[in-house]
Amino acid sequence: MTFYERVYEFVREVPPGHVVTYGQVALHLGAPAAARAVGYALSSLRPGNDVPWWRVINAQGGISLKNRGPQADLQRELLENEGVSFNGEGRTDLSVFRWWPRE
DNA sequence: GAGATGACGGGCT
DNA sequence: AAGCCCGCCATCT
Repeated sequence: MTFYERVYEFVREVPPGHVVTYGQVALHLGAPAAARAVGYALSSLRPGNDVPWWRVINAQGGISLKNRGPQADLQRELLENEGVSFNGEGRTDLSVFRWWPRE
């Protein structure tokens, strides 16, 4: 089980209409400060996988792909499609949409 | 093995 | 609020 796989596994558990942050994923994997590595793992995702990568956002509740490419618009579209709303600053309300795994 | 990189986060100015 | 800087971790060159 590699680090990547663990990231994917967790992300796959996030239900539609909810989101998690990079740091949150890292925390869940037992590496509180590995947020960057989480992003690195997702960057290696390719179309065709079954990982809902768009449900992973940054700690500010926004999309980190702002100017990284067309995927940013796609991500926002997919989330709004699931019921996740964005404010005027292009950010979601984490206190409402953030998801935590069951205990 | 050393240095650089990146879908990050938190703290300080 | 907006920048800038530093620390973190897994990978790549």
